[in-house]
Amino acid sequence: MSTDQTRHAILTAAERLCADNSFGDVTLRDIVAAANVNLAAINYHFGSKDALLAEIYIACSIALNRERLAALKIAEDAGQGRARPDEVLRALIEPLLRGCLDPDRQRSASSRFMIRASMESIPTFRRIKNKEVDHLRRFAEAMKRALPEREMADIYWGLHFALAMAHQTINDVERLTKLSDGACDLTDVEGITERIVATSVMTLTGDAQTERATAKAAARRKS
Amino acid sequence: MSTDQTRHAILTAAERLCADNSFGDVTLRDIVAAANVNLAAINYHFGSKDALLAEIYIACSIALNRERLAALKIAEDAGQGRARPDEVLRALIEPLLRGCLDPDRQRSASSRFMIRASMESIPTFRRIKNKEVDHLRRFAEAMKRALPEREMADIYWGLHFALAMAHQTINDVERLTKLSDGACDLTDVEGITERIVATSVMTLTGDAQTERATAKAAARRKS
DNA sequence: GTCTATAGAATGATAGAC
DNA sequence: GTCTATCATTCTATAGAC
Repeated sequence: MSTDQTRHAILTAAERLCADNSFGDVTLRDIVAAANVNLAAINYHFGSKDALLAEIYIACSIALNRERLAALKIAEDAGQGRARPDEVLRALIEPLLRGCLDPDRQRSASSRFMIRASMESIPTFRRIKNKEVDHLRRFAEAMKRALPEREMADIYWGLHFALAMAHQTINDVERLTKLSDGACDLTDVEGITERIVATSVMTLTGDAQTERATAKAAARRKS
Repeated sequence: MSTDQTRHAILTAAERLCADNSFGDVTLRDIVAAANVNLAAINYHFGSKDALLAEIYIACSIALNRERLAALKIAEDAGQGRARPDEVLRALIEPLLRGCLDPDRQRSASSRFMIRASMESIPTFRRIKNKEVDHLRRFAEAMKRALPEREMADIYWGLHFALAMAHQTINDVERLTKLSDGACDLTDVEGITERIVATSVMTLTGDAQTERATAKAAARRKS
């Protein structure tokens, strides 16, 4: 088995195992068993368990960001540098939703690894996660170009809520399926995406409406 | 030190430690050090680490559910058994938001423990988590009474999204603060609650509107 | 009930032969 | 580069003195 084969086998096995279990629960012995390589190979090729996880995280992160930015670029090019709000949102949330929920899951392990990584707080990842903020900022800027009259804080909240809905839908697949007794179809990626996009667009564009609702709710609350 | 004192010290210390660290990272030695009790005391009083965590989880869960249902009851009583949609949502999401984000955090550890527990997937917790579905169902029923014309699937999605936004806002406090450079005030519990409630109410009540937006977005997408 | 002491198992990492 | 063998550590859990 060549060097690259061993490296690749380890990366693939670790990615898949960590997509389904918490990082702490996945041991080096689990990984080498799944990859069919020797225990010492991990430390030889990657140095440590954390370094291995970091390499996977970076690879998945780059792939996800590339996919998102490609979709954003298409939307911006189509609008002469000014994408529609719904297209900005779709570019942000659809890749992960498709990767995690699409039945013919091609990028499944990679996407679920990212979801898992967003929950675990490994010190090694903190530095990498700061890059994620820069990535999000590009979507905030695109949304600001789409909605120039909107304040940045509202745009940040809108993007954050869209991500939150996508993210938690992936995490709570089981609960939502059980709660709705199957009425909510968690395999309908297109439908879910449009539901989240529609909600987010309403919040982002319905300025007067939202503010009125917010104010009214606050007023009611005090009474 | 009396029995109850030791038990209570362990529960408090474990709750606080697990609110800030993943369950796997919190060791029995960490807990006894924080509680100032002996290592063997945990197994004597609780039987095992998992049993201790389960007891904390159940206690926190009961407290949270009680708080939510009390708010729901007030809203339903005020409306002769039919609460307003925004009040149903507020009863659902405000307790956790306040517990986790309010500066004068009284129930902070308990609330953050619940957030943490919702991410960790300990086998022992699966049985308990099924109870959570029953709890959510009561809010779905209350929302159905508030919006009888709405289909149950839409109601489930609406409650799920509201919870998702609240939940992820708590989890992503750091990222959102950094992204917005302080423009999003993560200590303003009332403002955050109203933002989430307004968004969820729009999605839940703007039936024709939402459907039009969803259809339009889908149509645009295909073109 | 509380303590000390330790059993028993699992982990990440490495040294050294091939 | 790959393997075996093993180190050093850490953990939960428990037995038994007090």
